[in-house]
Amino acid sequence: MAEGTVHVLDDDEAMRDSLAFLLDCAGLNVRTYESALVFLKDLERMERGCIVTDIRMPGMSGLELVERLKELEIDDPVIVITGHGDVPLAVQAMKAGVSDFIEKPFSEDLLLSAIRTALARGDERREQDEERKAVSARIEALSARERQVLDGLVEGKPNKIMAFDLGISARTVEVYRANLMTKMQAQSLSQLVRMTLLAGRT
Amino acid sequence: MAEGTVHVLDDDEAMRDSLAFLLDCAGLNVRTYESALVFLKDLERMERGCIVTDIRMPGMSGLELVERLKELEIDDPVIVITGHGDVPLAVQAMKAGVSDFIEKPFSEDLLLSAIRTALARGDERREQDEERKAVSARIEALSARERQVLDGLVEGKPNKIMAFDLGISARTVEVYRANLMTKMQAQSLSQLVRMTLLAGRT
DNA sequence: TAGTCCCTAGGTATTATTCCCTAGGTCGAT
DNA sequence: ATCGACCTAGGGAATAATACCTAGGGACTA
Repeated sequence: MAEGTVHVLDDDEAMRDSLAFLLDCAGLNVRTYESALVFLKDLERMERGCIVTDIRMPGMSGLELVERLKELEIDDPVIVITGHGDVPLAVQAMKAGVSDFIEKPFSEDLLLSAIRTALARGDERREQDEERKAVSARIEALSARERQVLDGLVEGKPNKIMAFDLGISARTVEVYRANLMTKMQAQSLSQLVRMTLLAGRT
Repeated sequence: MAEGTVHVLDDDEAMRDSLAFLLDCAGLNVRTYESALVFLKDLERMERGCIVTDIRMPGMSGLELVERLKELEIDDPVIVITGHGDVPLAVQAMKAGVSDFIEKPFSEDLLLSAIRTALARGDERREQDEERKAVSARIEALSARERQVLDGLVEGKPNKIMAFDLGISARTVEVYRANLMTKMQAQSLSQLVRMTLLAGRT
């Protein structure tokens, strides 16, 4: 019974197999990849979970992978394991936002607990993130005028002021405002403000 | 000319002096402390900035200090420097939220750049935080009823619904609502919602 | 060319909110 | 015992928002 999916990236087949065995025994759903590039190739259609990766790999390093995932807005937690780690590298990885950084050889319990923490964190983040992305998508779908009115609303401007600012009639502002509420699926001004803040529009 | 204050904590006097000299030359305002306990003692009346601390110190370790600062809601960035660092310790420190973790002997440039980053980050955080704390204080100053109405407003309820929920007249809700806006120094519902979200009330 | 989407805006009616006024009861502190 | 703060609530008037109706012009696409 799988309680989460762990994507294991390592160029060493023996290591992959041993990790896969360990994680499988722990009831985790495991997938292995021999390089970051192979992993990235079919990233789209794989289930979310967490990622366990070596740092030194041919083609793309673990840290480069982390950066690439950030660009792709995939924010599954990443656990780095490495045989050639030093303190500066660990610090750099942590600054890049990895969930954990573990040296080989590692204790099995340590890795498993790191994975469970990462999976839990990933679940939390995904929940927030789905909502955030849904709201962002709705904002993107707004017309230019609607977005201007949205901005005005969030700033607390009454319709009259927005009408003046935009050089249109108050009536027309009302139209955009109503459309806005529908498109954003907001039942109240409060919800609308909450949504926009959640979506990160200052 | 001081562009920021750096609090240096180290039990080794020679190290304190050399750090103080280095940072002073870099135009930074420096204060030194021989232990975390001495530092914490007059934390209240010292200016904010960033903290550079050793890990191994008698009385209280650098990581314990970080935890203590978290409890005290002092979130000045902390840079850890250590002569006895290993990867697990570095990872633990980064997880605890320290800004940087540097091994002795360190390059002066590395430390200075870490300090500048930390100071900048601290300034940003403080700005947000002051606002957040001001809003929280205003919320604390509200009466019980006013807070209930605030919650209702943030949830998007119209006055009538709140009146029903609270078992009072709509008129009375209006009174609380008006008081609320005054006490919270909000000019609009949007601002009010923004404030409460900023203050972290979900 | 017909359809669709966006921007525009008027009318009318209802409901919600805001601002002015009033005023009574309770509770704790000075 | 008086004062202040809180909770309560009514009337009246103005302003704002919402919900329904209408409709024309411009741009892009199938």
